[in-house]
Amino acid sequence: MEFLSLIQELNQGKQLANQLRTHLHPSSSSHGILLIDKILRSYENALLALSGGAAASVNSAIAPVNAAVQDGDVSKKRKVMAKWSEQVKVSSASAVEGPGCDGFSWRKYGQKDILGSKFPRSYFRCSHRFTQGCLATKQVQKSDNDPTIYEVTYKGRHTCNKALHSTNTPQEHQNTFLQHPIPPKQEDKPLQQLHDPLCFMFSSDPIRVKSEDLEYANGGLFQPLRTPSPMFGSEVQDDLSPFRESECSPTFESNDMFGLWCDFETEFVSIPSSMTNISIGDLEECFSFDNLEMFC
DNA sequence: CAGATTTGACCAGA
DNA sequence: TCTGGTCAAATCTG
Repeated sequence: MEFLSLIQELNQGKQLANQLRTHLHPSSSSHGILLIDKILRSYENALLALSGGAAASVNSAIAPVNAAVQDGDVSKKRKVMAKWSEQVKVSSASAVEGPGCDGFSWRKYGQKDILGSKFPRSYFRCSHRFTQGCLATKQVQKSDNDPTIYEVTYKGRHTCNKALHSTNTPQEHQNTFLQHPIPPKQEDKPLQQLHDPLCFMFSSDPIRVKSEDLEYANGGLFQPLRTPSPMFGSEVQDDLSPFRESECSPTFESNDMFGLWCDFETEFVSIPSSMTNISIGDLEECFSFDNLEMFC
Protein backbone atom coordinates (compact mmCIF):
# COMPACT_ATOMS: atom_id res chain seq x y z
CA MET A 1 0.00 0.00 0.00
CA GLU A 2 1.30 3.35 -0.85
CA PHE A 3 2.33 5.69 1.83
CA LEU A 4 -0.34 8.24 1.06
CA SER A 5 -2.95 5.56 1.18
CA LEU A 6 -1.66 4.57 4.56
CA ILE A 7 -2.09 8.09 5.82
CA GLN A 8 -5.53 8.26 4.27
CA GLU A 9 -6.50 5.05 6.01
CA LEU A 10 -5.24 6.37 9.31
CA ASN A 11 -7.17 9.55 8.83
CA GLN A 12 -10.25 7.59 8.00
CA GLY A 13 -9.81 5.48 11.08
CA LYS A 14 -9.44 8.59 13.14
CA GLN A 15 -12.61 10.03 11.69
CA LEU A 16 -14.49 6.82 12.30
CA ALA A 17 -13.30 6.75 15.88
CA ASN A 18 -14.51 10.30 16.23
CA GLN A 19 -17.86 9.31 14.87
CA LEU A 20 -18.04 6.41 17.23
CA ARG A 21 -17.33 8.75 20.08
CA THR A 22 -20.14 11.05 19.10
CA HIS A 23 -22.48 8.08 18.85
CA LEU A 24 -21.70 6.94 22.32
CA HIS A 25 -24.58 7.62 24.61
CA PRO A 26 -23.68 10.04 27.38
CA SER A 27 -24.53 7.34 29.84
CA SER A 28 -21.98 5.08 28.29
CA SER A 29 -19.20 3.98 30.50
CA SER A 30 -16.41 6.43 30.90
CA HIS A 31 -14.16 3.51 30.13
CA GLY A 32 -15.52 3.37 26.63
CA ILE A 33 -14.97 7.07 26.15
CA LEU A 34 -11.51 6.71 27.51
CA LEU A 35 -10.75 3.93 25.09
CA ILE A 36 -11.90 5.97 22.15
CA ASP A 37 -9.81 8.87 23.32
CA LYS A 38 -6.84 6.58 23.42
CA ILE A 39 -7.63 5.31 19.97
CA LEU A 40 -7.82 8.83 18.67
CA ARG A 41 -4.54 9.67 20.29
CA SER A 42 -3.04 6.61 18.71
CA TYR A 43 -4.15 7.64 15.29
CA GLU A 44 -2.71 11.06 15.85
CA ASN A 45 0.57 9.59 17.00
CA ALA A 46 0.69 7.30 14.00
CA LEU A 47 0.01 10.15 11.64
CA LEU A 48 2.64 12.24 13.32
CA ALA A 49 5.16 9.48 13.09
CA LEU A 50 4.40 8.82 9.46
CA SER A 51 4.56 12.43 8.50
CA GLY A 52 7.90 12.87 10.18
CA GLY A 53 10.11 12.08 7.27
CA ALA A 54 9.40 8.45 6.88
CA ALA A 55 7.71 8.92 3.58
CA ALA A 56 10.85 9.87 1.77
CA SER A 57 12.55 6.64 2.47
CA VAL A 58 9.70 4.25 2.07
CA ASN A 59 10.19 1.30 -0.19
CA SER A 60 13.46 2.11 -1.83
CA ALA A 61 15.90 1.00 0.79
CA ILE A 62 14.15 -2.15 1.81
CA ALA A 63 13.65 -3.64 -1.57
CA PRO A 64 16.94 -5.53 -1.76
CA VAL A 65 16.48 -7.00 1.65
CA ASN A 66 13.02 -8.19 0.90
CA ALA A 67 14.12 -9.62 -2.35
CA ALA A 68 16.80 -11.57 -0.64
CA VAL A 69 14.43 -12.92 1.92
CA GLN A 70 11.77 -13.76 -0.52
CA ASP A 71 14.22 -15.59 -2.64
CA GLY A 72 14.89 -17.72 0.36
CA ASP A 73 18.53 -16.93 0.00
CA VAL A 74 19.60 -17.35 3.56
CA SER A 75 22.78 -19.25 3.03
CA LYS A 76 24.99 -16.73 1.33
CA LYS A 77 24.84 -14.20 4.08
CA ARG A 78 23.57 -14.43 7.57
CA LYS A 79 22.27 -10.92 7.20
CA VAL A 80 19.51 -11.78 4.82
CA MET A 81 17.76 -14.15 7.15
CA ALA A 82 14.55 -12.58 8.20
CA LYS A 83 14.74 -11.28 11.69
CA TRP A 84 12.62 -9.25 13.96
CA SER A 85 12.93 -8.31 17.53
CA GLU A 86 11.12 -7.07 20.51
CA GLN A 87 11.83 -5.88 23.96
CA VAL A 88 10.01 -7.40 26.81
CA LYS A 89 9.95 -6.42 30.39
CA VAL A 90 10.19 -9.46 32.53
CA SER A 91 10.85 -10.33 36.09
CA SER A 92 13.21 -13.18 35.43
CA ALA A 93 15.59 -14.14 32.70
CA SER A 94 14.05 -17.56 32.40
CA ALA A 95 11.01 -15.93 30.95
CA VAL A 96 12.79 -15.30 27.72
CA GLU A 97 14.80 -18.46 27.57
CA GLY A 98 13.97 -22.02 26.79
CA PRO A 99 10.75 -23.47 25.44
CA GLY A 100 7.83 -21.19 25.03
CA CYS A 101 4.22 -21.49 25.99
CA ASP A 102 3.45 -22.10 22.35
CA GLY A 103 5.42 -25.28 22.50
CA PHE A 104 8.39 -24.03 20.61
CA SER A 105 11.39 -25.28 22.42
CA TRP A 106 14.72 -23.55 22.36
CA ARG A 107 18.15 -24.81 23.02
CA LYS A 108 20.90 -22.48 24.06
CA TYR A 109 23.97 -22.88 21.91
CA GLY A 110 26.08 -19.93 22.87
CA GLN A 111 26.63 -16.84 24.89
CA LYS A 112 28.75 -13.91 23.97
CA ASP A 113 29.82 -10.67 25.50
CA ILE A 114 28.86 -7.89 23.18
CA LEU A 115 31.06 -4.90 22.75
CA GLY A 116 29.56 -1.89 24.43
CA SER A 117 26.90 -3.89 26.18
CA LYS A 118 26.86 -4.52 29.86
CA PHE A 119 25.24 -7.88 29.56
CA PRO A 120 26.11 -10.90 27.44
CA ARG A 121 23.92 -12.05 24.60
CA SER A 122 22.54 -15.54 24.67
CA TYR A 123 21.95 -17.52 21.51
CA PHE A 124 19.15 -20.02 21.16
CA ARG A 125 18.00 -22.21 18.34
CA CYS A 126 15.01 -24.40 17.85
CA SER A 127 15.41 -27.75 19.54
CA HIS A 128 14.21 -29.35 16.32
CA ARG A 129 17.08 -27.93 14.33
CA PHE A 130 18.67 -31.27 13.76
CA THR A 131 15.66 -33.54 13.86
CA GLN A 132 13.52 -31.45 11.57
CA GLY A 133 15.91 -28.94 10.15
CA CYS A 134 14.15 -26.03 11.79
CA LEU A 135 16.41 -23.00 11.43
CA ALA A 136 14.64 -20.64 13.76
CA THR A 137 16.94 -18.93 16.21
CA LYS A 138 16.68 -16.19 18.73
CA GLN A 139 19.02 -13.99 20.69
CA VAL A 140 18.29 -12.71 24.13
CA GLN A 141 20.10 -9.83 25.74
CA LYS A 142 19.41 -7.65 28.70
CA SER A 143 18.90 -4.03 27.99
CA ASP A 144 21.72 -1.86 29.15
CA ASN A 145 19.36 0.85 30.20
CA ASP A 146 16.89 -1.32 32.02
CA PRO A 147 18.04 -4.76 33.18
CA THR A 148 14.45 -5.80 33.57
CA ILE A 149 14.02 -5.50 29.85
CA TYR A 150 15.21 -8.28 27.61
CA GLU A 151 15.73 -7.63 23.97
CA VAL A 152 14.77 -10.70 22.04
CA THR A 153 15.70 -11.00 18.40
CA TYR A 154 14.21 -13.78 16.36
CA LYS A 155 15.73 -15.02 13.17
CA GLY A 156 14.38 -17.41 10.65
CA ARG A 157 11.16 -19.30 10.53
CA HIS A 158 10.05 -22.30 12.42
CA THR A 159 9.75 -25.13 9.97
CA CYS A 160 9.42 -27.79 12.59
CA ASN A 161 6.18 -29.70 12.96
CA LYS A 162 5.16 -27.65 15.89
CA ALA A 163 5.23 -24.57 13.81
CA LEU A 164 3.56 -26.09 10.83
CA HIS A 165 0.76 -28.00 12.39
CA SER A 166 -0.16 -26.37 15.60
CA THR A 167 -2.94 -24.18 14.38
CA ASN A 168 -5.74 -25.72 16.31
CA THR A 169 -5.89 -23.29 19.12
CA PRO A 170 -6.10 -19.58 18.69
CA GLN A 171 -2.89 -19.09 20.55
CA GLU A 172 -0.97 -21.60 18.56
CA HIS A 173 -2.61 -20.40 15.46
CA GLN A 174 -1.30 -17.03 16.24
CA ASN A 175 2.15 -18.24 16.97
CA THR A 176 2.34 -20.22 13.84
CA PHE A 177 1.28 -17.31 11.83
CA LEU A 178 3.76 -15.02 13.37
CA GLN A 179 6.53 -17.52 13.32
CA HIS A 180 7.13 -15.80 16.52
CA PRO A 181 8.10 -18.25 19.18
CA ILE A 182 6.96 -17.54 22.62
CA PRO A 183 9.70 -17.60 25.14
CA PRO A 184 9.65 -20.48 27.49
CA LYS A 185 9.89 -21.61 31.03
CA GLN A 186 7.04 -19.47 32.10
CA GLU A 187 7.78 -19.38 35.75
CA ASP A 188 5.22 -16.82 36.55
CA LYS A 189 1.92 -15.95 35.08
CA PRO A 190 2.67 -12.41 34.04
CA LEU A 191 5.60 -13.58 32.01
CA GLN A 192 3.57 -16.11 30.21
CA GLN A 193 1.21 -13.40 29.27
CA LEU A 194 4.01 -11.24 28.14
CA HIS A 195 5.19 -13.75 25.68
CA ASP A 196 1.96 -14.80 24.26
CA PRO A 197 1.41 -12.62 21.24
CA LEU A 198 -2.17 -12.20 22.24
CA CYS A 199 -1.16 -11.54 25.76
CA PHE A 200 1.37 -9.20 24.36
CA MET A 201 -1.29 -7.32 22.64
CA PHE A 202 -3.58 -6.93 25.53
CA SER A 203 -1.59 -7.32 28.62
CA SER A 204 -1.46 -4.34 30.85
CA ASP A 205 2.07 -5.19 31.77
CA PRO A 206 4.66 -2.88 30.37
CA ILE A 207 6.21 -4.24 27.25
CA ARG A 208 8.57 -2.27 25.17
CA VAL A 209 9.85 -2.65 21.72
CA LYS A 210 13.15 -1.25 20.92
CA SER A 211 13.13 2.11 19.32
CA GLU A 212 16.68 2.46 18.18
CA ASP A 213 15.82 0.69 14.97
CA LEU A 214 13.60 3.45 13.82
CA GLU A 215 15.88 4.02 10.94
CA TYR A 216 13.21 5.52 8.87
CA ALA A 217 13.77 8.54 11.00
CA ASN A 218 17.26 8.97 9.66
CA GLY A 219 16.82 7.97 6.12
CA GLY A 220 16.62 4.29 6.73
CA LEU A 221 13.95 1.76 6.22
CA PHE A 222 10.28 1.83 6.51
CA GLN A 223 8.59 -1.14 5.17
CA PRO A 224 4.96 -1.51 4.40
CA LEU A 225 3.84 -3.93 7.00
CA ARG A 226 1.84 -7.01 6.43
CA THR A 227 -0.59 -7.40 9.15
CA PRO A 228 -0.87 -10.47 11.32
CA SER A 229 -4.49 -10.77 10.51
CA PRO A 230 -4.91 -14.16 12.20
CA MET A 231 -4.51 -12.16 15.32
CA PHE A 232 -8.14 -11.56 14.79
CA GLY A 233 -9.02 -14.96 13.58
CA SER A 234 -8.51 -15.11 9.87
CA GLU A 235 -7.14 -18.18 8.27
CA VAL A 236 -3.49 -18.95 8.14
CA GLN A 237 -2.26 -19.66 4.70
CA ASP A 238 0.98 -21.05 5.84
CA ASP A 239 3.57 -20.33 3.21
CA LEU A 240 1.32 -17.77 1.71
CA SER A 241 1.06 -16.07 4.99
CA PRO A 242 2.27 -12.54 4.65
CA PHE A 243 4.03 -12.89 7.92
CA ARG A 244 6.27 -15.44 6.48
CA GLU A 245 7.42 -12.76 4.18
CA SER A 246 7.55 -9.81 6.40
CA GLU A 247 8.14 -11.43 9.74
CA CYS A 248 6.11 -8.97 11.65
CA SER A 249 5.29 -9.24 15.23
CA PRO A 250 2.76 -7.47 17.31
CA THR A 251 4.30 -5.61 20.15
CA PHE A 252 3.72 -2.83 22.51
CA GLU A 253 5.58 0.33 22.76
CA SER A 254 5.79 1.33 26.36
CA ASN A 255 2.89 1.03 28.69
CA ASP A 256 0.30 2.41 26.45
CA MET A 257 1.59 1.97 23.02
CA PHE A 258 0.46 -0.72 20.71
CA GLY A 259 2.80 -1.45 17.90
CA LEU A 260 3.18 -3.63 14.90
CA TRP A 261 6.80 -3.84 14.25
CA CYS A 262 8.86 -5.43 11.56
CA ASP A 263 12.56 -5.73 11.46
CA PHE A 264 14.41 -7.09 8.50
CA GLU A 265 17.67 -5.82 9.49
CA THR A 266 15.99 -2.62 10.50
CA GLU A 267 12.76 -2.24 8.71
CA PHE A 268 10.42 -1.00 11.28
CA VAL A 269 6.80 -0.29 11.42
CA SER A 270 5.14 0.85 14.52
CA ILE A 271 1.55 1.70 15.03
CA PRO A 272 1.58 3.79 18.11
CA SER A 273 -1.52 3.88 20.12
CA SER A 274 -2.78 3.83 23.60
CA MET A 275 -4.60 0.61 23.54
CA THR A 276 -3.34 -1.18 26.53
CA ASN A 277 -6.20 -2.81 28.34
CA ILE A 278 -8.24 -2.91 25.21
CA SER A 279 -9.91 -6.18 24.48
CA ILE A 280 -9.65 -8.11 21.27
CA GLY A 281 -13.19 -7.18 20.58
CA ASP A 282 -12.36 -3.56 21.00
CA LEU A 283 -9.53 -3.85 18.58
CA GLU A 284 -11.63 -5.70 16.11
CA GLU A 285 -13.85 -2.70 16.10
CA CYS A 286 -10.99 -0.32 15.89
CA PHE A 287 -9.04 -2.11 13.24
CA SER A 288 -10.97 -3.96 10.68
CA PHE A 289 -9.00 -6.31 8.51
CA ASP A 290 -9.33 -3.87 5.73
CA ASN A 291 -7.78 -1.22 7.82
CA LEU A 292 -5.09 -3.47 9.12
CA GLU A 293 -4.15 -4.55 5.68
CA MET A 294 -3.13 -1.07 4.88
CA PHE A 295 0.02 -1.81 6.81
CA CYS A 296 0.86 -4.79 4.73
C1' DC B 1 22.48 -41.85 30.45
C1' DA B 2 20.35 -38.65 27.42
C1' DG B 3 19.57 -34.12 26.75
C1' DA B 4 20.62 -29.34 28.01
C1' DT B 5 23.93 -25.77 29.20
C1' DT B 6 28.43 -23.62 29.44
C1' DT B 7 32.32 -21.72 27.42
C1' DG B 8 36.49 -21.26 24.76
C1' DA B 9 37.67 -21.66 19.95
C1' DC B 10 36.77 -20.93 15.36
C1' DC B 11 34.60 -18.75 11.30
C1' DA B 12 32.78 -15.16 8.40
C1' DG B 13 31.35 -10.49 7.45
C1' DA B 14 32.37 -5.69 7.64
C1' DT C 1 41.59 -6.96 12.23
C1' DC C 2 37.64 -6.71 15.02
C1' DT C 3 33.31 -8.35 16.29
C1' DG C 4 29.21 -11.12 16.20
C1' DG C 5 27.57 -15.71 15.41
C1' DT C 6 28.24 -20.60 15.65
C1' DC C 7 30.55 -24.89 16.85
C1' DA C 8 31.71 -28.47 19.82
C1' DA C 9 33.85 -30.51 23.84
C1' DA C 10 33.23 -30.39 28.67
C1' DT C 11 30.09 -30.17 32.19
C1' DC C 12 25.71 -30.23 34.38
C1' DT C 13 21.07 -31.93 35.41
C1' DG C 14 17.03 -34.71 35.84
